[in-house]
Amino acid sequence: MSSPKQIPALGYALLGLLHGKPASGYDLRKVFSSTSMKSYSDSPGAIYPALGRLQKQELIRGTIEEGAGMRRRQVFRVTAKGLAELKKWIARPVTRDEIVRGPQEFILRFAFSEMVVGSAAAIELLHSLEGVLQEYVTSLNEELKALPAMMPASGRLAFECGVRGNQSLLEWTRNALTTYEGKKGGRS
Amino acid sequence: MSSPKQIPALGYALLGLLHGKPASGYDLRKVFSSTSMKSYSDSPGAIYPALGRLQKQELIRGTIEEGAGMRRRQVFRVTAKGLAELKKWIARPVTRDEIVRGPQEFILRFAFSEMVVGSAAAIELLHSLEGVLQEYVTSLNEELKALPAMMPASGRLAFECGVRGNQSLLEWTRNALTTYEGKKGGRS
DNA sequence: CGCCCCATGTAAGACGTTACATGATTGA
DNA sequence: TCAATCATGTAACGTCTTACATGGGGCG
Repeated sequence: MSSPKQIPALGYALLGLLHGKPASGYDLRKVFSSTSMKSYSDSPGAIYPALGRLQKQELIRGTIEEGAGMRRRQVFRVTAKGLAELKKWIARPVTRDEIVRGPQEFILRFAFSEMVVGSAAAIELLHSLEGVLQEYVTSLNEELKALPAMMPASGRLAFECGVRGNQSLLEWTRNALTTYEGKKGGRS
Repeated sequence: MSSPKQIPALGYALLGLLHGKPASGYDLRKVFSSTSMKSYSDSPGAIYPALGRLQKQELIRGTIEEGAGMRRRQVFRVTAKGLAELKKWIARPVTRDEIVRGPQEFILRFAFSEMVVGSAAAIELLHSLEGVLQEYVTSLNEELKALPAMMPASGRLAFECGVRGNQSLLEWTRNALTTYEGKKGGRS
């Protein structure tokens, strides 16, 4: 029914995984609990309602599989509408706010990007991130210099930790770009 | 009244800031919106209820200041009970789960550590983090090697991003330790 | 036969977001 | 006097967490 709502990160994670391979709620839970996507919840109280919402918005469709000697399970697939939504989310330019909140959502977008929007768009995403990070790191460094000298060492170090983390992310971005641009190709 | 509940990160952030300096809800909002603690919410709908909860748990106490030519404002102070709770939170050892979820909460703990529990305990905190990170980075590297070769490049790069981020955090930790241990001192 | 894993869900409660509401004071 | 800022809150809504509930199937 109603589609133009904003979807939480978990919803996009599910959408992206289902785009890779149709799966049941239980399968998806296992992905979250067993692989390194542990920052997302693997609890049934999060997954099943989220799948229900996506289905109500017609972004995925579930079909119940039931055979002799098989347990009943519902397998979800991404619809055309869902794929469009996923593409929109992945390809949108990186904003500063997105990075300030933490890189997790960006990482998720990028992880899916090649499969969903192709490597050209993935490279664009990286360029977008690079631009945002350059400015952000610069302004963080300025803030750092402006920090009061009387501040406790742990406060200053904590701030530095944030700066370094973003610097390291920027290096990763550039490294990823050279990796990628070395071997062009893939689909658009 | 009821104290042995678990406090969300925002609550500890408020507790830590108030320990540094008594302040009103509005002051605290400004800290979140103007400084680099932007990962925490600066919305009144988050701050004021959070302050209310802390006060109900007797971790802070608010006194209304009202003078001629002054706006009415309520200034909060950390109580003895609140300080104890803050210390407990800061000094507790780092767990792997805490790091998997992201370093933000640890950074917050560490930022306050020197002022609240002294530099000796701050150093202990860093050692605790170092241990956890060593193991975690090692296991991430093993996972990385075990990743299927047919994986799309963006997926592998996304994973590498996580590894690098934690490696960079580990370097920061060691750097912070040498910085700290160079100039001992501070209280307890 | 009993236990554990598969597989799905629901219910209660806590928390944050967004938006709205109120009123006093400062400055143009 | 009108707008912006100070300062405090409330209400509705959505989402996540934790815990509970249910049943079939494989295995010892």
